Amino acid sequence: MLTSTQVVEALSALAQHTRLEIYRLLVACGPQGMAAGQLAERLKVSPANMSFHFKALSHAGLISSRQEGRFVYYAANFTVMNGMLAYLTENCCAGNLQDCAIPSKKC
Amino acid sequence: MLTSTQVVEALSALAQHTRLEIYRLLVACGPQGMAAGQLAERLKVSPANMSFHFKALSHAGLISSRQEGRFVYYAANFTVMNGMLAYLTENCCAGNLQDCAIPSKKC
DNA sequence: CTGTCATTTTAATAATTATTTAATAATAGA
DNA sequence: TCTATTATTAAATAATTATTAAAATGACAG
Repeated sequence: MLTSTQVVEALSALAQHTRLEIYRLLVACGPQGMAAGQLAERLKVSPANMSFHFKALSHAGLISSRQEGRFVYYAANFTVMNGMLAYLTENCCAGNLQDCAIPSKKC
Repeated sequence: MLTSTQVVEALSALAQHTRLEIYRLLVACGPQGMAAGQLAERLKVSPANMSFHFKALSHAGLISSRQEGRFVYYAANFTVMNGMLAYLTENCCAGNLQDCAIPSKKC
């Protein structure tokens, strides 16, 4: 179960064009991930700027990295994303986010 | 289907403590929503600051408002949230976000 | 070791965002 | 109409964030 702060951090990490594209590419790549430089070339972003964004995504727990030779491979980390989705959808019709007719008593 | 820009805007709207709490409270309230002042009191945030945050959430399409007498009621809008979740989870095992063993050919 | 490639870090700048206070708008009731 | 209530807007400030260029680190091949 994620804390509110962890969820805000994950959302902040994804709330930026370049980082959202990085994450989506890594999701599509699966566990093997992709090398930093390859991602940079693919997204036409400078390596320095990519590092900055990798850091934000890593710190939020959304991606992880492994060194392989001279390359650093990044891969999507699904647990934080799943926790984030759970946090956003809970409290509404058992997590089914839709215009439900059973409002809680909290209001 | 949401554009990348719409998704970034929705994520940005939720990537802030007060707004995340506003949204979650409204999700729990269902379609009837809650009055602006009631939300402000509940979250211990000044009305002016709340208006600022309501605007961000509204502009992202995450909430909508209706006037009722002197009160303005806000309610969660589920379509943008659902579009956002779809955008985040697509490209991975038919939208099932998990550590899947079938990486796409994109890498 | 030395040089090269891949990536990260640092420093500087530009741009965006959150919060507060004060002022304004809209509605309802005396 | 006058006043109180509810909410929004505007202006000012403080804080955070993204980008660029330059320098530094780390890994490997020769």
